[in-house]
Amino acid sequence: MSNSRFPISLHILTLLNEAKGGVVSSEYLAGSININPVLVRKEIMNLRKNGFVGSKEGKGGGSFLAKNAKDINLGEVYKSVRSSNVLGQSKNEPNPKCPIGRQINQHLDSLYSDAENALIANLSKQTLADFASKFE
Amino acid sequence: MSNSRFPISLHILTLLNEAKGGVVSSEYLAGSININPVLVRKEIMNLRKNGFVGSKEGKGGGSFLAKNAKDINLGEVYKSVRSSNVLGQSKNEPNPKCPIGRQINQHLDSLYSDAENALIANLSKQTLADFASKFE
DNA sequence: CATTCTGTAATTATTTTTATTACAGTACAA
DNA sequence: TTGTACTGTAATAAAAATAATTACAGAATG
Repeated sequence: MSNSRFPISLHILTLLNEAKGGVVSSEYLAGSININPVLVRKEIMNLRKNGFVGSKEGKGGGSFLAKNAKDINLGEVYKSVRSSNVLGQSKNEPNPKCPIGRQINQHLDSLYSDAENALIANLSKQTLADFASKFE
Repeated sequence: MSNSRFPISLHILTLLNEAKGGVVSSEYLAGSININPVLVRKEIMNLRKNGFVGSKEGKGGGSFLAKNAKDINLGEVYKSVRSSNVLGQSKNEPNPKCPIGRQINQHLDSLYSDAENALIANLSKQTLADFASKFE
């Protein structure tokens, strides 16, 4: 993952938190983040699927926090946007004739998985409320 | 970083370790990893700059481990290839007129940095020797 | 001095990520 | 009941990042 889904999601959540339960349009969110509104809506779709936010269609619509900020932990947010491993996917197909190449991916995967768990554990120490409090 | 510098470097180091101090050509390494030899040489350049490997030009040349595998810890290897933060760089330029956007990058950076330290600490628990022993 | 390597630059191809365009559908409100 | 302001979503295009390829000078060896 070298895209910016995690920072975008966190940015959205922080803005929604700021809105204190109020409804915010994707246009507005995109303006603050300075990215395309469609990307924001896609990210919101994911956040909604994971229960972090809700959204309302139609005029005056937009999205809002669906949980108390204290109940959204950053590790969960990370997991919701995580697509491949942080350390780079083992998408490579090493030479199966090489005794190392043949089995390296499985060892890399287990190494990555451990390391990523440490990262998630660290993120999980903070909630959205903790993060947002830094902006006061 | 969504490239595969870390897995490539680890693969190289593992193969060199297997060679027990012997010299291995970039062509051979590339063959096992199944990537372009030039990419291998670039990665070796970096590994060399960081003291992990040495290399020998000319006929019969190649590269070799410059340290005992027990003295190469994976956290150091990670740091040597790390270019931007694992969680996605704050390369975005949020709207400076927005009170959140204005300061989010600094908060994201500090969050990332903490989380990445946890990841590095985890990787640092293992040396190349530990990793390579899995292939026996 | 031919051969087999590394080192490195330059270019091209591929893949991934992001932006843009477009439009159907929903809700509100006059 | 109709215009307006949104979301949801697909399709496409643009941009950026990554990897492959080509090319060749220079080093070490036999």
